[in-house]
Amino acid sequence: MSSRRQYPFDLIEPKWQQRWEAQQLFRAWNPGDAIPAAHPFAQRHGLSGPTPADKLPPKYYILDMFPYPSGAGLHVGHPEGYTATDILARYRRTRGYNVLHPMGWDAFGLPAEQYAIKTGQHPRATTEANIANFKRQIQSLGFSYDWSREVDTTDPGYFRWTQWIFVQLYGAWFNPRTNKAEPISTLVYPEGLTSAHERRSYCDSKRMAYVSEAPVNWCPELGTVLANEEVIDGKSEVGGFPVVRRPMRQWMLRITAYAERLLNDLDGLDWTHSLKEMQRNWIGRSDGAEVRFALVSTKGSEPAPVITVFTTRPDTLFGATYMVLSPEHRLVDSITTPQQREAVDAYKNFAATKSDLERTELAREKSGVFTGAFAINPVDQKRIPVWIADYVLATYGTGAIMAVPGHDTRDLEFATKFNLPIVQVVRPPDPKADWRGFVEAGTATNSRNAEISLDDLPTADAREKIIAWLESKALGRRTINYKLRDWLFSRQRYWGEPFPIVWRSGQHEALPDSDLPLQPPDLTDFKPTSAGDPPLARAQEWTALSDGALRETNTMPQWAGSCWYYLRYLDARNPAAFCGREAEKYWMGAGGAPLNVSGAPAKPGVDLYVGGTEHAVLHLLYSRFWHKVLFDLGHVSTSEPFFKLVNQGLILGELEFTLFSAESGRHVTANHVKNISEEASADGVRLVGVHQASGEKCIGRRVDEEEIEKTGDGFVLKSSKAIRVDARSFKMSKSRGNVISPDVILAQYGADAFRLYEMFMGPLEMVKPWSTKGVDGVYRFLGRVWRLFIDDQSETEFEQAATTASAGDAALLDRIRLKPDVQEASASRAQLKTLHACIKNVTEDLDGLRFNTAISELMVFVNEAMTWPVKPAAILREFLILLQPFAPHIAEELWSKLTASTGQPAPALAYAPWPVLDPALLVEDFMEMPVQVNGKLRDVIRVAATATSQEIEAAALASEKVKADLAGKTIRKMIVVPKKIVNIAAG
RNA sequence: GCCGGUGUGGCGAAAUGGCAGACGCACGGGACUUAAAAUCCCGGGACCAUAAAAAGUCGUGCGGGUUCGAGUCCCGCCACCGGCACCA
Repeated sequence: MSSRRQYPFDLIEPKWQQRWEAQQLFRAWNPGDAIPAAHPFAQRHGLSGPTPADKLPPKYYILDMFPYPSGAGLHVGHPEGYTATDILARYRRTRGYNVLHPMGWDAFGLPAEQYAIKTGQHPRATTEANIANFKRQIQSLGFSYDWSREVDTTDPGYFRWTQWIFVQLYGAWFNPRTNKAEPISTLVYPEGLTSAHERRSYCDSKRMAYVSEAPVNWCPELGTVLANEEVIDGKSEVGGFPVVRRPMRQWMLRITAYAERLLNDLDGLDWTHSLKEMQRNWIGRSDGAEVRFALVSTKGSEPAPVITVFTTRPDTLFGATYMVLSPEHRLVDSITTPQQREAVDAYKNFAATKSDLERTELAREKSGVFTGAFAINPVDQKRIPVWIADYVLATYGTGAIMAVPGHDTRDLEFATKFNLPIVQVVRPPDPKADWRGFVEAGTATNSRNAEISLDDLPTADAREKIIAWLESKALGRRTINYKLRDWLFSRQRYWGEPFPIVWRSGQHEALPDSDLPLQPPDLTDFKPTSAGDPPLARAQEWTALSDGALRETNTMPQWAGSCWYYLRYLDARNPAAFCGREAEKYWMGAGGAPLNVSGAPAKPGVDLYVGGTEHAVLHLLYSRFWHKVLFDLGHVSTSEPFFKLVNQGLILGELEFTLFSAESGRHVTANHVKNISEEASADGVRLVGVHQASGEKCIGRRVDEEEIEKTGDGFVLKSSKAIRVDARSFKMSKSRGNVISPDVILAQYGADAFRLYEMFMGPLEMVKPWSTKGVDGVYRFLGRVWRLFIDDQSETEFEQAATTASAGDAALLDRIRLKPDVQEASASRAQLKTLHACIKNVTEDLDGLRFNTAISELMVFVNEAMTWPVKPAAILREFLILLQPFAPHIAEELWSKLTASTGQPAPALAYAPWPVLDPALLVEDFMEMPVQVNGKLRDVIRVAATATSQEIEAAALASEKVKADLAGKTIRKMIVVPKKIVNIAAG
């Protein structure tokens, strides 16, 4: 760890942050805004006063996922994404765009409420304090956010519009014919629906926001219900508490109506493959068929009921040897025979009382009972038994399946356990393979009746043929199912948006717009009531209206506010609309005048959205859904909000070495320890595992790097080289004690070094371990930049003055002078080449989001420039423009010194035009070409850049080393790739 | 189990099918210094060889393949990370 300070970042950084703030340097301008003529943006673009959209330069909207302001403050993962976006925002400003780069707070949420329950402190107070701390930390990093657009989801001026959007959802239905949401007034009622009551029920059942009485995920510890997406392995995503199924009256949002569009529109998005796959998996489209199975009638002449199943493998219908209904299926009671009644009731009871957690734990062992009923397989008229089992889910498909144990893993398990028949209807392509449990595509077999034969057809063709047959006989139809469920939108919490809904005589209605925002009541006790009602029910004067109506006491989930915040930024202080039309069109459409400098024109939507993978399904799916509804209803002009999205990789803690010991105390080599996992212990968290051979439990202990050395492909103890240690980095967590606070790094290295290190670690989207030592490298680089410009004599004087003067006096910086090597001298060809190589590489790397290599190119330039006896000022100025996006504070300080020395007025660095590459300067007179023989390097020859292939060949063959290698061989082939390589194939 | 991603020096990493290891960390040597820190310069994949070098051989998780040439493309494995998980 370097102890001597490289340069006075502690004075420079606050100085420039204050100036940027005072000048409103990073204000983004909306169409119609009066831009002050003195503002650097106005000067750069020759604007002043009110400016219409078509006179503004093209927009560039670069968005961070706004944080939840937790009590713990920022961790190093947040600024990773923020730094990347800030670099690009600054870069785009220098490229001439009108850049929108905002920040805000996703501030509703459970922790503040739980803290309130514990301490009695109002969540508002906690939230404000946390926001203040987050804002201080974020601002200390010198990000170029337009703070005039800051949003806070808990601000009534914000959630007024969250509530307004809910009212839009409430007032809309999904028209399957137009495949879009429409005002509820366009709803078409079925014929014969005449009574007002029936019409009302029908209408309510079609709304995009509707009330459901379905079983929900109830978390007793949290005292609230959770969305499916918030339940992981039967436990709450927040806190890891058990979740049970329980029927409750809840608000739901009809996201399933958009399943197809949410799926299809992924194709047009510039997102990573894996992120799209996650969304596709979550939506979970399955193509298949519904098939109708008639039951064998037990009651004489009464028409037998029909059970409809969903299957993705209708081609295996001949192999269906039994059926299974979910225990909750509506026909279970009516089909159960008296002999089986007791067993069925017992099983239903058993299934109903199981929590999701128990269900997951028991998932491996199949269970179920026979109902006593039989159905007829429509293809061969065979009687097959009907069972119930909890491996069939009530909420997917039709809640019933045809079981094909020959070709479905779960059905096979079940059939084996209960001795049900297993028949083959698919031949695997490999004749030696076992057909039992073969679930992939093969060839149909044993699949014929008097009317149809699938035999010898490939699976795909068999499927088509049987579907057509089923449809022709009205025994089934082609259909599609989705895993996606409607979005459970109610929470029994205090710290969230109240629903703009009142209940009158048991019927709900939306509040008029004039009643928004609906503020939550002030409470002192934030727990649910003793009757189990949500905390809002405690405020009786708030819930009970004078006319006898009652307010809805649920609140919206945390995702509500984050579903649309990117739209509020566009027009954050608009009191009359969630977002003005002009602003929306400019920023989300392809707004602005064409760019007259080089650079791409504006694209629709958010140009770049950066954030963590933890939001891959929840936030991003919900946001897309709301956006599409707003689009359908004519409130926004694009069908998707985020056209390009990048996930930053997690930053892990420092590398740790773990030595394992068996319970007997002897050390165990790490590669013999299996099932390594984390376990809580007295002093935090430790690794434990099981010894491969003996089965003993092995306990990990952290060991110091000093005790370790590298051998072969692993690390071993120095003291005992047969003992391997485990080496890995862990996710930062409080319990592990490996959290790095940005504040500590900032105090020691400054914001510029911190920003640089976060980007230099590796590619943005990769998982990377933190290394504080690594910060030294970029910090030293900034020191070299400083010494490239600064006279050390004057800096010594400054240091002396700084120790005696009152600390933190930025005026002292004026004593620091440029070094005499920096001159208004003309640059040599070699110097220009160094600069332009840097321009080329940095520009290309920024366009490709390769920040790590962009920084290394800046280092290459500085390493070279340090050797120049005279440093031409013009070259250094261009270099500072390249440096500014990455390390803005030091760049501004040096820019001000460099431009002051000319006596000329200089443009503001943040808006100075990005250097233009002159490719002619990179052209070489000579080139070095490697010469290979049979792919092995033998020599490097130097030839004129203009040399022909023949000349290069001749030069290669003239090489002594090549000649020596070719001795005794005959040349079979010669490959000359101009400017690249020569390869001689010889034998 | 299914889907996706990633495997390159002691470490973080770089390389439109064309000289593997740019740039940095850590390390070793040197200069400066009374000394240290800081700074500046030099070194560096492994093996073999040697007083030192040159030359040579091997080398991008493993095994095959395509190609004049493969870290990069194709086929088959393995490991790690992430997501989903009785979704019929």
